Amino acid sequence: MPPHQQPPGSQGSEGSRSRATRAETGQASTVSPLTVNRLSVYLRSLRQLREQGIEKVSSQQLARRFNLSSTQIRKDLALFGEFGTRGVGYDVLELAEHLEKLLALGRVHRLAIVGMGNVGTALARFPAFNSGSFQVVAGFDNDPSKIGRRIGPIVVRPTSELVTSIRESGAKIAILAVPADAAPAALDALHRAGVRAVLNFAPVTLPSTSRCRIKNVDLRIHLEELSFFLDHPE
Amino acid sequence: MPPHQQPPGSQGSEGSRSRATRAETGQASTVSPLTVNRLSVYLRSLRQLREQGIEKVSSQQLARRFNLSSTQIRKDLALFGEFGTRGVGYDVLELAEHLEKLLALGRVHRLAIVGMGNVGTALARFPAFNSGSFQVVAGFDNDPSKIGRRIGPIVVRPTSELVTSIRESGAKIAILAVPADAAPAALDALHRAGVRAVLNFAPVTLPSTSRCRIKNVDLRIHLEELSFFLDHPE
DNA sequence: TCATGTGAAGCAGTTCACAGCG
DNA sequence: CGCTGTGAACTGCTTCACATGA
Repeated sequence: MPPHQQPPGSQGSEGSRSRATRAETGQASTVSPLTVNRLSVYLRSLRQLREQGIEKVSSQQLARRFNLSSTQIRKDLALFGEFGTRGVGYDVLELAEHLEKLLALGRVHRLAIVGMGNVGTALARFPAFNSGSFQVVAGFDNDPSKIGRRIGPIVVRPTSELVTSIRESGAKIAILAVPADAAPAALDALHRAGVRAVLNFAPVTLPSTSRCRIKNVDLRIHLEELSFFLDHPE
Repeated sequence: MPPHQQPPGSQGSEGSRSRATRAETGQASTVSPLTVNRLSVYLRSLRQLREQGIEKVSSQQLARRFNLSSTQIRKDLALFGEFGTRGVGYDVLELAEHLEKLLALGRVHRLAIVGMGNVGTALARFPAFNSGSFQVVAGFDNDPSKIGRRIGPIVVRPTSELVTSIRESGAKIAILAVPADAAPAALDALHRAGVRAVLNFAPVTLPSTSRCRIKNVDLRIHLEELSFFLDHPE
């Protein structure tokens, strides 16, 4: 994944003998996005094991089953506490719950989508964005022919209503799926609407601020990466 | 996502200047995906400058304008040759062309999409996947109600025809947009169809091989990353 | 005994600082 | 002079190796 932004760092996190972990002291992020992404992968894997009725798993079993590194699993988890039992491994159900809590998936995050083109429309209907901890509650576009149309769980509203509508909805996460040249203005509106995190599909690298974290996802770049490695094999 | 891959390779490309660079010596990839992704970003930026009629640019101007690091731009480019003029900077048009060549964007890559659900459908219609160097030429699904339907540039075909159809089309890149449990079988079929690169949207981490490079993109994980940092600010 | 949790080592990616050249 | 290109320093991520404890 291409990490376009870097996380800020401030706190030293010495791993000392006591039970004082990051989670318990209340101190937050010297945690890198890479680690956080892996936590999601671990959770995804544990959910699969849970569905299969598997109750215990060691880091090595997880690693083999899901193409991961057992050391890295343990190191990543160690940032947040001690979740395993020596000589045994991890309790699948319990660790999954810990990860859900860590990733703040215990509550519902309302999502607003800006730009109801191909991508915006697909994401409005996308199950992963409309289940569990996520729920699409608003969608915006400038195109008059789209206003008022029902797409997935929402009815498209004009961008002029974006700020007030998002304020009312309480959505703190937005998906930005507008053309590149419209992105800066849209982002500015999202700031004013109180949005704190943005998943940006517009082909521009928008900078994170302390007030609003941005994750840039450019699908064309992914294709170009594959194109490069096709011509520069191995 | 653990990127383990590094071995050498061979690629011939005529050099342009004095010193022996990777491109000239014929050796290929010790190049990291991170670097390649940045090349795409540089190209995207240069195209924007080109449209504005700007002819020369220094690494520092690029960096300021597009939130990049000037040193990193120079280091990244240095892997492939010497494209700038000391005391001046880079020729926008020329550098863009070099990057297009490096990223193998000088020819059309035909794409096959497996799974015409929300994501597959959106990508079939997605401009970035149907312009310039990319072109969607086939789409597959198991759902009988979808077979025969025209979506964007393609007509949906049954998955049973996947191998022969992709072979005929000559597509070497596939987009995998099926449910997680269907992904392994679909990938196997893609291997048999001669596909060399896969953009995987299924929520499983599929491993790359030397025969077929895989780029895993899990949109839910992106959301979960934002969710985490929402609750663990700064 | 077995697998976790963790300092220490190793490696990759980024930034610094400046030599070299137009 | 200014900007590129680049060894050297640095930061941070990953892997190793083993002490620790159920």
